[in-house]
Amino acid sequence: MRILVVEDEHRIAQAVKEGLEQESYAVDVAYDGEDGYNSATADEYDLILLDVMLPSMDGYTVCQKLRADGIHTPILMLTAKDQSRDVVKGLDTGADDYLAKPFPFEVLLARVRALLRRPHETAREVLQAADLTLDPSAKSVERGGKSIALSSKEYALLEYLLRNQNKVLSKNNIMTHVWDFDADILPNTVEVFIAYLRAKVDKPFKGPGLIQTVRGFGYKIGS
Amino acid sequence: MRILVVEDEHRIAQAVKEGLEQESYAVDVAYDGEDGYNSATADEYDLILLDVMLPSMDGYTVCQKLRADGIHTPILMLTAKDQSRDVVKGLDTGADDYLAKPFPFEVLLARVRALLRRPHETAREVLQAADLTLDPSAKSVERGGKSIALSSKEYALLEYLLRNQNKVLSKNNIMTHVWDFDADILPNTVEVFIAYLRAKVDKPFKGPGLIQTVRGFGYKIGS
DNA sequence: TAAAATATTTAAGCGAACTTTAAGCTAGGG
DNA sequence: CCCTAGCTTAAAGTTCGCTTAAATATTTTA
Repeated sequence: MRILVVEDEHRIAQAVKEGLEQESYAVDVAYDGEDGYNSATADEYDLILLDVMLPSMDGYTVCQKLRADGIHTPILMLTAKDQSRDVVKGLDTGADDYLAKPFPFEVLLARVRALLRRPHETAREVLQAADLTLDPSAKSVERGGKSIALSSKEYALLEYLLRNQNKVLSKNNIMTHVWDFDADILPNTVEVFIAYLRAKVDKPFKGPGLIQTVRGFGYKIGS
Repeated sequence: MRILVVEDEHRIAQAVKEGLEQESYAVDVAYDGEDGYNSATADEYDLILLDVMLPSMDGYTVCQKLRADGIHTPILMLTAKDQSRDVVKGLDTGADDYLAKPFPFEVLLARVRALLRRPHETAREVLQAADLTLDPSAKSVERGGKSIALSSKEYALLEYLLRNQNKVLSKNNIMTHVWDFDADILPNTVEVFIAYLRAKVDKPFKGPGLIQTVRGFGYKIGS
């Protein structure tokens, strides 16, 4: 198994490299974002450890660009602080997991094993309903060939609806899945975001909208 | 899969419980360490979510005692902050993974799945009587291929009848099961809703209706 | 770093859909 | 043929979801 470590602090990079090599992984190191991106595109890795704070190109950008290139190698992001916002941002850009520094090496190993154990998709996944498509790796949405710009919450909501096509999702269900589990919002917030989504996804197009209200139960996308 | 959540903040415990239940895990909650320990030893769980900060016995101690008892159920520890020391301590006492609060619900789900090593899938259940079908996840009802639109009470009533096929359900029984426990309604309300249902589910179709009155006792669906 | 632009969340009002009640009517069983 | 359980109808009451707008956060730009 071949692992790429993108980390600018040499001391850490070295320690991680040695530790992983002791577990008989093959490890390459890149010391800045640009370099990391190039290595990741040039070679085929089974896993990428990606620091967020990097010279020349930050981790989020590297991740985003790799996913946009159709590279689906599992990415484990290393964040300096464990701030929920950073985590969300990391996962939004396509990372598979994250780990807050500093971490015990055993934890890193556990995460690495978990990600490598996981069978990962090679095919590009695209969610679709009628003529609406959503590409999770590119975070892009199109309808009838026209690209649609969504905010991150709007996007998250649409993705959740699409991943549960034909299922009716209650506002509560949506609240716990699309917002942080302890987010303190009202059901009305969901209604408002549904309205925003409809304005962008349904209104500008002919025919009955794709996003359906199921009164008393919630919302549904699909037939 | 049965999961035990040990967490003293009720709001969080509730949110986690509901979220996991929506993924069709069976979830029990304990609100302090002592309680959590007792539940964990009394029942067989497939996974334990264990908060560190707990009244009466902290998470480390619970974990340690469980391991000492020879209970090897995977434990996912929830720490308030991502302090390396806490994490090490947690893993030292026998936890399998940890997660720093607050976290997006999807991250919790990912960890839970990883620990249970279970690909996520939900089998679709469909209730049926003659040519009438009801799909709980889509909240949809069809008869003879034709879709039928029901209000939420109508739907709840039909679902209850279908889940108790061939059983006669008294108006009182229906009142307590379909309406809120403390709802203050008259038996006549049930009659009215039975009529609404019949108008949508039976009248437009040939033959004797599926919803039968059992005079003096109640209603029944099925043969 | 302040200002401006965006994004998110809350709040209130309205109209439509749904629920419940009440009263008179129908019909089954003795 | 009477009595009562069940049915029907329509009006009153309630809830739900949509909209709009204003209040907060957050991110970007200058």
